[in-house]
Amino acid sequence: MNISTAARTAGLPVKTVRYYADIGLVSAPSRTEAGYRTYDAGAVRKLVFIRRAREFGFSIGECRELLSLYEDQQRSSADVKRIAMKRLAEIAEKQRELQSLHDDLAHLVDACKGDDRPDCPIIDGLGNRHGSL
Amino acid sequence: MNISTAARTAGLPVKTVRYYADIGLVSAPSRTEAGYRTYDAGAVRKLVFIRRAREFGFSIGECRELLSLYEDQQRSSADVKRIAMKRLAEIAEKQRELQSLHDDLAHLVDACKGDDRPDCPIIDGLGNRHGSL
DNA sequence: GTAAGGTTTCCAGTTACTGGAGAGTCAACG
DNA sequence: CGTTGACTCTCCAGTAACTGGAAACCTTAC
Repeated sequence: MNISTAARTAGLPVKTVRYYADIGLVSAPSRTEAGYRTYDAGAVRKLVFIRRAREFGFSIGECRELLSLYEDQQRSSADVKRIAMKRLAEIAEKQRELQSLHDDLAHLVDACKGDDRPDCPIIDGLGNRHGSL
Repeated sequence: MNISTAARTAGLPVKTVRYYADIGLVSAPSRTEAGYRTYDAGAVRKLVFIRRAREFGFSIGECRELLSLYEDQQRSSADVKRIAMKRLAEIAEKQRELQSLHDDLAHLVDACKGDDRPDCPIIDGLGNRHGSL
């Protein structure tokens, strides 16, 4: 599989896939005789995992740590578990915040009539003590 | 309320709060005689809203649009609703992806025994067709 | 009144990409 | 077999969104 197929499958831009190998976040892919990078399903799975982690605010350094959970054969299970638990707690917190953001916008959508009149109840309520903004 | 109190309340660094006013994402705060920025509860609510939106991948430009939903009195309700609905769909998608990330890590945690032995089932399973990575 | 800590502006640096130039490669069509 | 169009390569510069640090000013508390 060449880089554009891998990138499309993983949901990342080609540039970003190259970049992740450049900085050593993923291992350098094998090359064809002509120098083209080649990817297999395992490499793509890693890219998908990284994409999701990045989308939720984990830094490249944190992604490196997450990947090491899988890749470092020397790391003990207890160590793996401890780090993963910490990340799980962070994800749960992100889920709560995402829900708040969702609720704020849903409130806006529900309260607005959706017709062409410019008086939106949310806009009116802006600035009072119950405002979601 | 001075800038450090506002920043702490909103959950943002002081530098970032200044930056958001510099680029016009929020309006320039009033100043004391000495030139210190002063913030009220309304300004802090906007900062919280921006922080949450930023944490979930909305760009500064998109935050600007979201804020305009509240601030632009000329915008029709239908317009408000259309934009907010689009964002809600994006948030729902983000929630699904976050769940996948959560599941991947939970799987790792569950399958590992958590003792000191270095044989982690997830690491063993890396690369097979069911792998979450 | 002076020391500690908060605030100001300004400017440079960082992270994580992202775009573009210029050149090589590949697959297909005529 | 030639060539056209899409894909890939490297390299380097640019962008988005902060982030750190210097030098100077302000405020509060002893």
